[in-house]
Amino acid sequence: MAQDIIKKAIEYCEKNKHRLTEPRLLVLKIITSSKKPLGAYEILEKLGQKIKDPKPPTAYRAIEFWQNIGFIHRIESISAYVACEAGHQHKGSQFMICDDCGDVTETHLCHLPKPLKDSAIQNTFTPSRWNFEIHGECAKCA
Amino acid sequence: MAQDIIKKAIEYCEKNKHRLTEPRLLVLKIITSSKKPLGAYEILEKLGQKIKDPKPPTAYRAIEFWQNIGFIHRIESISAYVACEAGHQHKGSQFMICDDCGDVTETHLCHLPKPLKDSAIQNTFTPSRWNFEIHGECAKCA
DNA sequence: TATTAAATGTTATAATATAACAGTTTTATA
DNA sequence: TATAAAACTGTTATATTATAACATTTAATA
Repeated sequence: MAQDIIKKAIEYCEKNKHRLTEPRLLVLKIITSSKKPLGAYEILEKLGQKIKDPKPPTAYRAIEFWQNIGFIHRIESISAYVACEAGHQHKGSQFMICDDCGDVTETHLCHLPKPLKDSAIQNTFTPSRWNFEIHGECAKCA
Repeated sequence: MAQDIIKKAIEYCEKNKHRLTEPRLLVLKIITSSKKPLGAYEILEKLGQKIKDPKPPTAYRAIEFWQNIGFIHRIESISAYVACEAGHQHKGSQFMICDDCGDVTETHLCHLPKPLKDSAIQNTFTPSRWNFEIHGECAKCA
């Protein structure tokens, strides 16, 4: 699973002439191999197990890089980052976040749900990207 | 408009035996009278024009108070706060945020859109609250 | 009025994120 | 292939957002 994403990322970089540097690769590996969303400083700490004394910008730059091309998402309501399970580029992300155990499930809606789209159109607003975050309780914790 | 919200807030506090203290009232007034979402430290600064040298917890506590009872929302993707236009308590908020001018429009969907609800049910996840944030370009800026 | 609960004031600090600039590596091009 | 330009990293410093902890005050209620 994590391997698939890495593979796609390598292909993506080759195809689009982006550099797959060491901090980038390590950060992607760290995020894809985590079961839970990681905070930037958790990522930074894990990065420190691979390279010597990395500083915040090193982590943030790599995070931003992958985020821009859709390989990872930021879950705004918890300031944390996850790999995109879909492994494809899309404009929006949708998460269900269990407030008990912290588990996050990404669902794959590649288009805005109709009522939201309709209200956007009514307001003549042109959506470019979106994030939907649903908090609650997962099946295991219920 | 801002007055209506204040009025409702006063009623709400009386009815539910919450104290309508000075920092709470001032913070609500600050947020309701702003056309744009305000950051916590912007709120704090404006609060400083009314009371002497307030500290961050004073602003954050008032923000949290109103947020808990649904009078204001936090827009996660920009770390900013707005008054709830609906003036009613609801579990979710939906915003369209113009990345050009910073204008925010709240739309009033009181229920989860069906595709999202369906995928929540499939995953046997029980939603308690949600935030949908759509970034893009508003009519004025287009 | 004594007791408790709710809220505030204050100090300090935690957690998250970015600006700025020097240096390096890669790529493109003369 | 030398050179310039672009992309990226390393590093220092600092900005921004948020909360912990504890003393004090205010209001409700026994």
